[in-house]
Amino acid sequence: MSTTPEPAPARLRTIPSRLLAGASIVADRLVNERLAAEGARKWHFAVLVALAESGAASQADLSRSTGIYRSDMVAVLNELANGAYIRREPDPADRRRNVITLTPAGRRHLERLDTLITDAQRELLAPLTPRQQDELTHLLTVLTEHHRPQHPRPDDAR
Amino acid sequence: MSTTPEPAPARLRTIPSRLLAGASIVADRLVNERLAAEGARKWHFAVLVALAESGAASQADLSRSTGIYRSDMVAVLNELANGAYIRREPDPADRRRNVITLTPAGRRHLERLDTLITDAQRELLAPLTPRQQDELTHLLTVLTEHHRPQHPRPDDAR
DNA sequence: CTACCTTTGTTAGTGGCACTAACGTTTTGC
DNA sequence: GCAAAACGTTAGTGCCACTAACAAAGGTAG
Repeated sequence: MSTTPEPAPARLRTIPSRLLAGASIVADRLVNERLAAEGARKWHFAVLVALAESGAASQADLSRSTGIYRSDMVAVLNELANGAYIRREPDPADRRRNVITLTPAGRRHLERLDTLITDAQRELLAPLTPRQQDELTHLLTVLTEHHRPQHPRPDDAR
Repeated sequence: MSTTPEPAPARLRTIPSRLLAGASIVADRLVNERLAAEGARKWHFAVLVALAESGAASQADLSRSTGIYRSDMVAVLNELANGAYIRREPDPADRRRNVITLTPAGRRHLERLDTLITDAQRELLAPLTPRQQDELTHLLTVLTEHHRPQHPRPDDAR
């Protein structure tokens, strides 16, 4: 008796939620492996992209556009500020808010991360044809758009 | 100035690894919502399925067939044993191992969980046509099969 | 038979992420 | 002017992926 490979039961292998979880783990691993070289995490990238694309924003704005919770945003911005990739200063026009600004160093950092992220996506999708890659992206978009919280709650949402 | 909806940057919305993460979160939420009614977690279901499909097995076997780490399996089996869904007894033929056996109560529990899981999959895939559902499953299968650890390491793997 | 390597179950611990709750402060809507 | 909402922040929970190490047992080679 050799070591039986002990394959996954067929019933388990075909469950969509399990397949999604598995694929997501693989994807995160590929992304994180690369980002580790820059000491970054995926949220860093998301915040930098949001800032580059829409300009200066409040923390709550960034929270909504990246999907990170307001409460978790604090730490992410602390880390980005430690690297001098962003500036965080009170908004004179609305003293509840901070204005988050991308610095030149932040823009360069974003370019590095962007390359790494793009590489990771390429490796992730390597087993699929370009046609299939587009199809997968499309299906996932439809899926997530459909299951989106429609009525944002008053305060502590997202 | 009303509350700007603050949409996600286009650059972020199209990144496959982000789409996968988002879809996986949605899927897990749908599954967990339902399993909560039975006080169960998704790992419970996976272990019960493996036992039902392949019969009694050691913890290491179950670990390999479900994808749960050996170290995490301990707690899962404790929980299942608390509900009397499984029996865990030393293997007389190999005194390192425990033989895990599905009880009649466990089989009934599995049937209940199976219904819940199936319902969750249905709701998850609702926005897709049957054709698209198959396509998504296929693409995810190709993806995860391709990115699978090929050479299982000696001891502390998986 | 003995020395070595592997497997097994287990404990402990880490780190990331999703998510909730509560707070003091400030702004907005009626 | 007052109540409701938004903002930044702190604290904490729970799940999960993953690592490290250990003792006990089994397999293998010489």
